[in-house]
Amino acid sequence: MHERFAAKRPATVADVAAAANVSKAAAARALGGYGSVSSAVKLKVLEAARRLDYRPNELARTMATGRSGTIGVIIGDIENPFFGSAVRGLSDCAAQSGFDVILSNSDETIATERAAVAVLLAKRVDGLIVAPATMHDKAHLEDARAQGCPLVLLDREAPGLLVDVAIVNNQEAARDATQLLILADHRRIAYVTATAAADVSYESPEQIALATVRSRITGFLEASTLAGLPEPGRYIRLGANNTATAQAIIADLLSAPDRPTAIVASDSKIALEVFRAAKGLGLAIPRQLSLVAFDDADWTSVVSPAVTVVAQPSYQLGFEAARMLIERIGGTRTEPRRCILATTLIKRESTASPPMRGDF
Amino acid sequence: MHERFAAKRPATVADVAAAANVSKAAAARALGGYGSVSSAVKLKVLEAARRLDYRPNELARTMATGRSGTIGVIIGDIENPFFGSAVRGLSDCAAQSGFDVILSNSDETIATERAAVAVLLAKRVDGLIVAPATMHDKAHLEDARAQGCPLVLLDREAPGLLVDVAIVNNQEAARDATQLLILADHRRIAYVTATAAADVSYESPEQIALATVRSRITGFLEASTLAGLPEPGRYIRLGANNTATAQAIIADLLSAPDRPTAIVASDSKIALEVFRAAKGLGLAIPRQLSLVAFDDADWTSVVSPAVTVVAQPSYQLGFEAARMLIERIGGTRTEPRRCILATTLIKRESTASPPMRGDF
DNA sequence: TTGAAAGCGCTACCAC
DNA sequence: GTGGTAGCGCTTTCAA
Repeated sequence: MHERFAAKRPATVADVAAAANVSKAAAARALGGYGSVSSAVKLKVLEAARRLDYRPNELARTMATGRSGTIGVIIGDIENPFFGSAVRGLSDCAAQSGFDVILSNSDETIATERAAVAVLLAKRVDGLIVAPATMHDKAHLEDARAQGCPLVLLDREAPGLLVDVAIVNNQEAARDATQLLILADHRRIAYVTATAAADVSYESPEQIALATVRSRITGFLEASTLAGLPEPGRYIRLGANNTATAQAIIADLLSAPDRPTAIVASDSKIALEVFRAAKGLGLAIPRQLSLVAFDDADWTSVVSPAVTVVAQPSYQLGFEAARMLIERIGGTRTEPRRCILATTLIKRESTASPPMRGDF
Repeated sequence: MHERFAAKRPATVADVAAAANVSKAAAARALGGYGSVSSAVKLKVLEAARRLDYRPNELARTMATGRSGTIGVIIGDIENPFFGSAVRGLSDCAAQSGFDVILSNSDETIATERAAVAVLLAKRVDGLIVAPATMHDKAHLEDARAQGCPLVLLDREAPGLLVDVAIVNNQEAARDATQLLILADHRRIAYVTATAAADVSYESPEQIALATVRSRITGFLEASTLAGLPEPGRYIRLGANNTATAQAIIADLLSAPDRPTAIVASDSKIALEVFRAAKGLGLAIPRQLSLVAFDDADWTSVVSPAVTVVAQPSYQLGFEAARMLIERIGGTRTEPRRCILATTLIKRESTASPPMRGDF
């Protein structure tokens, strides 16, 4: 351990050039693999580089070229399996094209999201993938574009923002899921979702700032209305953002006298709490309570009964978002595209007809 | 939409200086908040900056100062909930100190890991957090340090690498879990783990390149040997890296005539497959098969029976790793530290005594 | 307090 | 094919 000054100054192009007895420009060309160099020079330079353990400084390269080889990603929460998988997808796609990913959590908070955009822009990422926390506040996204930074929206649209998006058809997915329940004769169907909301009860679409949530509720209401269900919005519950509030909301819902006979859970975490609550209250699924959940979380196919789910192609969503972004970075200036991936309604064992027919 | 050239060149310090009628140096000082500037100048500069929508270029700043405000993170797979949570923890900690996180997946592959280190070093990250894919190949980690880049190991040690680590005591955790089973009179206990291996059967510790896996197997064997179990290694199965192989391994294990009466699953994904297999084979848990799993995945407490688990503090692991790293970046040159966090054995319903006593 | 100028490490342009 | 040189946008001496 006598190497107290282990951290010696890394070798630069200039060092290599000197060691190889060529000009800086020649060395740079040999090292960077551009322009033209005689093979003799190239050999000398590469040899010197190896000897000096030369590593290019990406930063300097970025400053000179304007390209960083990095894409910035802003999502709500990496702990959410949906985003975990989406990030994996976009990382894989980015890696294939030689891009790195710099990741930020917005905590579904607009202030944090705004700050993250600023930082990533300052770091001169080549492009941005964002799952916006709200569809309203989009000035920061607009000026990313204004600064010439390509942008792709992931999972969530922001109406009026003319950029590429990778999404699913949430309205249709929610409608189909609800219809499955309606076809089984359910007439009291609840919809439980996480989303920032002043109150847990539902008033109107304007109340909802998250594009996905709004679309799903629209789909849910569409199916309900079509089937002539009375007051279709009365069983919609917002704000199930964490375990505790989700539990409270579900308990409240299930202990009411005219409790719903079926629940649509807007994500797997909520579904888990429905499962737990049903167990606790002694309600048998699906005999006394039907359940359909968004996201095909790994556990849903293993529990008894296995949960009927709306599977979302989260990995592909991320992958496609990255693909579109990288294409943009490549320079193609075309119309904004909407990549809409299909969801799959996987029928399993958690849905059946309600216990008492002719209830009304 | 007449702004076809929306992407106009962003304002620089020079632009601001010109607009404010001061020198570049003065503007830079006002903007960067260092050195000394008269409040008159400061005001003019800040006003001009606002008018021109000036945003500092972090890259240029990094080139000049040598600090990037970014830490690089290399993990096996962000889709793994354990890492998802760890990344969340380290992101949160990093954000608190104003650092950004640039994330790479190694796919548990040494070549990819090596490449990732090179890239992150080239991007001049201020420090590195790595969950090394193997304890053997550590040259790339060593020369990160040699280049003066602080390094912290996450979840997995690499013997001989004298750097900070944030880990749990896997050996102890596995020993305790195994002993729980032994105390319940199990004598045929299997250990199923994911890890790169030529063969699924276990020969010796040297075969295992992943620090965590090796420690856990050591703990498992320790408890087994202590209890005088015959051939304690015979039910160890390696290579359960994905759903398909995990299923095959478990099916093989459970359909043998002298099948184990208990299984220790090395992660929640494997536990899920054990659950699935037991269901498929008609084996009742815990009556006919006991199960203990590493990682307190959300579903483990909801299924019937609820799964006994070794809970790992994954979020904290990430958080502490980042904390130590940032301290290092701060400059404190001290001895390498080992941050060892406690696991918790959570007893639930998936463990009981084996069906037939006096079996041997 | 202020301004001029020298880098940071690389690319890219332009003569030779 | 090769070498000089002017930037990229910022920080940081150093004199004034």
